[in-house]
Amino acid sequence: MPKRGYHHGNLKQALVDAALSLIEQKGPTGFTVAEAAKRADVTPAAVYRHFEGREALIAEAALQGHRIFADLMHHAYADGQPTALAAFESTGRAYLAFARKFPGHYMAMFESGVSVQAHPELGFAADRSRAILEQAAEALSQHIPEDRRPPATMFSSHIWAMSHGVVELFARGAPGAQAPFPPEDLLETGIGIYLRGLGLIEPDH
Amino acid sequence: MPKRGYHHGNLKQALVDAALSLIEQKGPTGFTVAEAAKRADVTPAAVYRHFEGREALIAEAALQGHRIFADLMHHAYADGQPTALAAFESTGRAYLAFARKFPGHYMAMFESGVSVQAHPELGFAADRSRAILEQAAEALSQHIPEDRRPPATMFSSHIWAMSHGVVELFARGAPGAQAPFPPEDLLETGIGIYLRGLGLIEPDH
DNA sequence: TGTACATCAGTGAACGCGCGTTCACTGATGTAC
DNA sequence: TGTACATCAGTGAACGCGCGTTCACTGATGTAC
Repeated sequence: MPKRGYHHGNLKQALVDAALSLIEQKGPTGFTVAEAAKRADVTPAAVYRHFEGREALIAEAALQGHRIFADLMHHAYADGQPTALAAFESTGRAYLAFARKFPGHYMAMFESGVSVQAHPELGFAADRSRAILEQAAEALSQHIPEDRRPPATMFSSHIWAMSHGVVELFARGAPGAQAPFPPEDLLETGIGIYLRGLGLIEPDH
Repeated sequence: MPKRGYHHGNLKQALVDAALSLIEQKGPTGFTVAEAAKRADVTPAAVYRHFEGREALIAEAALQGHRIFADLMHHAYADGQPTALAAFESTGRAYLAFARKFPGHYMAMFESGVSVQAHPELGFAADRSRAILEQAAEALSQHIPEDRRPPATMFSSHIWAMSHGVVELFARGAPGAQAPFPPEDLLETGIGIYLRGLGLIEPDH
C-alpha cells in the first residue's frame, strides 16, 4: 500500500481509478459518485474537493484514456519502423489491444456519453491519437501511385471505423453478435484485405 | 388523429413510440417510464398493464428496430438482383441508411444497454438481419476462386464492422470524430476498396 | 332490446430508494517567526 | 526547536429530486341471457 501523504494523499487519482473499475464492472451507466467515493474510502462530499461534479470525474477518466491510447498508438507506430506497412498495421492492432487492456478507459471514452462539446480537452486528446493514425496512413499512401491514391484521412478513417466496429460488435457483449472468429483475427484479416484493395499488399500474398 | 378504440386504443404501441422519440432526443439513458407515459397522455402506472417494467419497454422498442432493420436488409438484398455484387453493396448501405432513418430504433438496439441474455427474442431478431448479410456474402464469395476464398461469415463480419464503425464514429456525435467525409461516401469507398482486395472488383475500375 | 354482471385498461396517490450536491464543521498538515 | 496561526482536505448530516414500481380503486367496455 502506497503511503498516504497529506490526508488521503492522492484522492483525485484514487477516485478516477475507482470510477474506471466501476465503469468496467457495471457498464458506463453503472457509475455513481457515492460508490466511487466509497471505494476510495471517503465521503461522497470529498469528491467535490477535486471535481466539479460527476461529469467532470468521468471526463477526467476519459481524458486519461485518450492519453494512454495516444501513447500506445505512438509506440505502435514506432516512427514508421520497420516499414510503413508494418507500422500502419501495428496502429490498427493497437486499437483493439487498447480496448482489451483498458476496458474501463475505453468505455469512459466511447460509451459513457461524455460530450466533447462540454469538454474540449477530450477533443484535443483524441486528436493526438487520430493524428498518429493519419500520419501512418500518409506515409503508407506514398507507396500508391499518385493518380489513384485516396486521401490519407479517408483511408485512416476506414481503418478507424473497421477497428471500432470489430471492437464494439465482436470484442464486447453487443446484441446479436457473438464473435464467429477471434476479434484479433477478424481485424487482422479485414485490414489485410483492405490494404490489398489499395494495392499495398501483393494479391494472394 | 387515429380513433381511440377501447380506452386508449393502442397504448402499447403509443408507449413504444414515445420511448423511441425520447431515446432519439435525449440519448439512450434519457428515457424514463414517467416521461414516456406522459407523452402518451397516461399515468405512469398504466405502463405496467403492458410491460413488465422499464427494461421490457426498451426491449420491445429494440425488437421492433431489429424487425425493421431485417426487412430493410431483405429489401436491399433483393434476392441477389441485379448482381451478387450490387446486392451485397446494397445491404452494406442499408446499415447506414437504417441508422439515419430510425435513430431511435438504432440507439435502442445498439446503445441502450439492453442485454440479449435477458431478452432472447432480441438475439433471434438480430440473427435474421445478420443471416441476410451472410447470405449475400455467401453468394458473392462464389465468384472468388475456391482456394483463396475466405469464409463468408468472415467477410460479412468485416462489412458489418466497417458499417457499424462508420455509423458510430462519423454519423453520430461520437467523441473526437468529426466526419472528414460524408459517412455515406466513407462507407461506399471503404467497401469498394475492401471488395477490390477480395478480387471482386477490377483493380482501378 | 334491456338488464345484470364480468372484465380489465387506466387512475391517483403513495412508497422507498439512491442519486448528486450543499453546507457548516473539524482537524491534520504546512508555514512564519 | 517550539509556538501560533493559516490553510484546506475530508466529514457528517441533510437537502430536494425524480425515479421505477405498488396498490386498491373506478369506470368504460364487452358479454350472457
